[in-house]
Amino acid sequence: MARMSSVDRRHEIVQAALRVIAADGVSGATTRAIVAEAGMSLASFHYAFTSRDEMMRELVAYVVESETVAAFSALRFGTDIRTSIRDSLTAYFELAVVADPGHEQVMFELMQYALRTPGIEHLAREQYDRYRAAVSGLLETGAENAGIRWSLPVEDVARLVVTISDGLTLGWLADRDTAAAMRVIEFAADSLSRLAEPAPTNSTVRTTTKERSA
Amino acid sequence: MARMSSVDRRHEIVQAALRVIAADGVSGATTRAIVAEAGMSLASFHYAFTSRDEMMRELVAYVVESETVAAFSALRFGTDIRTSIRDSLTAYFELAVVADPGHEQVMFELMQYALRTPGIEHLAREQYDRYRAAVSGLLETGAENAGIRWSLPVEDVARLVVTISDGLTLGWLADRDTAAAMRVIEFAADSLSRLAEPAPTNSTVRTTTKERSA
DNA sequence: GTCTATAATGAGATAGAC
DNA sequence: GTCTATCTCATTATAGAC
Repeated sequence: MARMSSVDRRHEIVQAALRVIAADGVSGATTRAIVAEAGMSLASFHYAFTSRDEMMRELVAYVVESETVAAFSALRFGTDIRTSIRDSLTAYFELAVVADPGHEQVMFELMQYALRTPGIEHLAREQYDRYRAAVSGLLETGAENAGIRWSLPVEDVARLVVTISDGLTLGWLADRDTAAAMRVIEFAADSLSRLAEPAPTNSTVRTTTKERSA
Repeated sequence: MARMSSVDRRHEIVQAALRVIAADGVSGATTRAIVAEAGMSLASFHYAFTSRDEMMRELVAYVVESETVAAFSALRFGTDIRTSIRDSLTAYFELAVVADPGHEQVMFELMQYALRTPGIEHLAREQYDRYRAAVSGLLETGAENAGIRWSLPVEDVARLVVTISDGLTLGWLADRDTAAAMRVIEFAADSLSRLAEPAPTNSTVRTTTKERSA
């Protein structure tokens, strides 16, 4: 086996561990299963990491770091905010959930692992903060394109979107009822679009009442 | 140790296992931890169950069987459907989530265990079917008391409620932000109450304009 | 029926040669 | 740096006395 830097080796191990977790769950990710997947010896594992726990902490941090809401951002927002929300949720659902159920299941398992593991509970919170921050950005872009503004703080709207996405995903993982999930998306699009209100036009001074930080 | 029937002993083991899982998670529920909690010997465990897997399957089935949405049904629905929804969600959130976070976490873990374990995947679906059935009953009672009817099939409304409850619970478990959760509940009450429409009075013929299938 | 004792397996981690 | 071989411990499960 070719020599490689410690950083690369650690990354290679984390990637192999993620593949094992996707296939067999967190409990199936034993050191032996991981090194078999990575094609290396058990000793190499313990050369790169002092313990399995250390590796798992790095894995969770890596996932939290790299997880983006890619499916959402693939969408271009149009002028109709309801359609934009519906299409974005549908894209998330079809691309991130239905097309790859294992991935979302792994996200939930890792969140619970983080909540259960002393010292990394904060990573569960960070995972959600990142989701919400990503969704907030999309909601602001969507509002701009549609010429509306949100009647609630955008962070609150983002939390609603993430709440619905989580519930939608869990429910579908349980019963795989895609048609029912689409009806949930229609309801969500109806409800969320009611939080939009016409934005002041550009010809008016928009920062009169609420100064914005540059 | 007093002798007891096999059924009682199995039940006692399952109860002890649930306590261990609440404290340490599914992975912490080793046979040793369980028998220590139950105050019996390892051999007694294997007299009652042939294997740990068999016990876990019975445990999941027991939870699915006995899980009710108790917090919801503690509520009496008033005449205002929005208030009823808000109070019910708040009661669920405060009584079942905040007051006992471990319980809901265990529910999620057991669902994932079921999804991962060959032969009991159907229990995850049953778990959700039971939630939705219980919520459906409450929604029908609430509609009757408020003099409204749901503009969607009540099963669809129930799915929406469960979707939001799941998302609400997961989000709170991650960041413990109770104030933000309450804002989600307000939004849910607004959105769900829009699915209510005035029920025909008993003196009018209710199927004149919109024929319903019996 | 319940116990003590132990077999059998698989886990994480380490020693030491190369 | 990487390997083989091994250690130590915890796990599930079973055997056999009472």
